[in-house]
Amino acid sequence: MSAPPAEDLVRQWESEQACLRQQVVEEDTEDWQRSPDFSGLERVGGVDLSFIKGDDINACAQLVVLSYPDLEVLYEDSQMVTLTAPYIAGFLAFRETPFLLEALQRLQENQPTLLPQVVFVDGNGLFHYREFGLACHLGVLSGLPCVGVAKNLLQVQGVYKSEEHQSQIAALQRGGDGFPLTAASGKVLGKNVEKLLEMFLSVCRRLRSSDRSSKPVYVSVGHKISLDTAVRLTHSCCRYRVPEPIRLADCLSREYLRVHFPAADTGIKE
DNA sequence: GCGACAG
DNA sequence: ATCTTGTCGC
Repeated sequence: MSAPPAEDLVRQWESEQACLRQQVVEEDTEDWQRSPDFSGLERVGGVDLSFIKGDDINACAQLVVLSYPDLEVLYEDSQMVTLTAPYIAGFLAFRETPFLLEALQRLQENQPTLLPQVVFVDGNGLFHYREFGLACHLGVLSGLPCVGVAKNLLQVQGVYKSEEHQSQIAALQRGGDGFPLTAASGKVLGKNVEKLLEMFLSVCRRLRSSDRSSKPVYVSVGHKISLDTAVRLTHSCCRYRVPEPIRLADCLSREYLRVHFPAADTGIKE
């Protein structure tokens, strides 16, 4: 029988990524992005999905919009969704994007004035095997500027957790410090490798107190924003390690699951 | 066979 | 993503 659906699926997804990849805008397109203090920027968004433990089908899709620069919640939307696509490394977007887009569309319909001017995405943007991670995918399909922030290093060709990489991390001192992650040239990347895949690793810091070290996060361009601006904006949205829009989206979606699906596993007695 | 594998 | 409380450190 038609045994491996995965193989055909992956091929189809790869070509879809290649197609959409051409639509990514890797530069600043908004006025506020050029401003030293981002004047003109009033709303930053964050999206995330949280799952019920032991269930990788049902999840809570979360969108949150915060004011800038105060980072206070202006809008939040939690919605239970049923995922159909499997998680395959390099194809996260096919699993999550549809539901994140739906959330943005609900906002567009109900309170268009609250649409975020930029969206932080939990995952990579151009820092991806084919330069088209979740943040690019959501950016292109929504048309909104997007920033990818990953908590773990994806080992894209040429970028590995080498000793040198580790020492570079150790050398980071203050919040906002970073260094570029440059991929080796290769067939997948083709041209302009040095420019296309120049990622920065940055450390976030606590808002006021002295900088405290922590695991770095990996920032990359999603859509309609330059890497420079993406890193600078990410840093300015950090109170903790992960930028507030993403952190709150994560907290709110988890809280939603706690409230609506109390102890779905443990047999809680009466 | 071994390691890697965003979320 | 999720499995997991307290604990050590600044």
